[in-house]
Amino acid sequence: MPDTRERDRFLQFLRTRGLRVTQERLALFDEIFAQHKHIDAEELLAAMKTRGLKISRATVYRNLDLLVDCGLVRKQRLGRDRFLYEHVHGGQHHDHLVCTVCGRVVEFVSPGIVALQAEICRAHGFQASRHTLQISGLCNDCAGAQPVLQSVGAVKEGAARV
Amino acid sequence: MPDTRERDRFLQFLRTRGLRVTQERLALFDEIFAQHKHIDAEELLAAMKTRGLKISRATVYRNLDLLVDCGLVRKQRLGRDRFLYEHVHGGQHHDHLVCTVCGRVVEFVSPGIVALQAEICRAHGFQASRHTLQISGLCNDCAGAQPVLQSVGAVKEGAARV
DNA sequence: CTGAAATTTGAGACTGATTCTCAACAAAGA
DNA sequence: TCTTTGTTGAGAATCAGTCTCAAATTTCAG
Repeated sequence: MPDTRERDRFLQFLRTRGLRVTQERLALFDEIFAQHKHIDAEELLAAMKTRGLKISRATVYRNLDLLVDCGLVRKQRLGRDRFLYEHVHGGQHHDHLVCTVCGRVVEFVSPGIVALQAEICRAHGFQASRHTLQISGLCNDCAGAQPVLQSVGAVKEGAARV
Repeated sequence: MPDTRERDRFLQFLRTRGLRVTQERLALFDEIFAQHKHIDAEELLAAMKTRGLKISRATVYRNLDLLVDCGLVRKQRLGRDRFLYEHVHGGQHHDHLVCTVCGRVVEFVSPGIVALQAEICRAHGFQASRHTLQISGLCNDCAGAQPVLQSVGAVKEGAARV
């Protein structure tokens, strides 16, 4: 069980807040740490049902927010209408490239950008608590396959990768 | 009328697409170029009604998308649930600092970050069409006034600047 | 200027993600 | 084990944004 550290952190978080350690919370934790992609609440719910776990939609949403507060999960809109969740491992912050055709999400890390952001915050007397950088466009595959017709926003999100 | 250039561009856009120049489209154009802040569709609708203009919600949404396609308006979620729109003037791309307490939005420009983004795209064979960088945290005023208690997300968005 | 053809509009129904409500249930601790 | 109190589940509610379709408006040929 490689997620022991995170699991402990979650338990710690619950206790210090006087929250209860429920079956559902543990199951949700396990599920999202078993997933290695950006996933939305509905998919998460479905995945858990498939495994025979009983949990309701409301509980999934409620506890995802809890995991976000705890800092173990990141919640973002990556080009879609719904939120996508990803568990945070080591803690290295990364940003995203999102393909507007196939929906593929590529993560990247840029210390340079992080440094510049810090500088900007300093210049504006702004105390940053988080940031999101999202670059959307065409991924390698889709750029090759597509004609260069792209009227902005013409292609609706969420299509499967062709 | 300082927005003549943009207005012409819009008319041009409509004609080359075979779209009609309607009262509602012109009124919406005027309204959003009269606004000098990030504004959502509902506020825009209200502002127009206040001026005695008759226009429906559906039309506002439809034509905002048109203005976005035309490149004259930018549509983004800045920390809120709904989209905020801002008209694009000169064309210089900027990013945003968003205060999680008072909702204040500060714009900034960083050529350095833009350059790094381009580099990242090159490295990943990604053909970017747009990007959004949003830094959220506490603005100068709110950082001073707040106790350091901030449970993430405790303060709901949308409060006016106090 | 006039009428036909075709796009737009408006009112309200609809959608889909997310949140809320509240009675039944399950942790925690004495 | 019993009590207290936070949590869950089912479904209603919410809310931004979209869709439908008849009525209105724009275009343009005549």
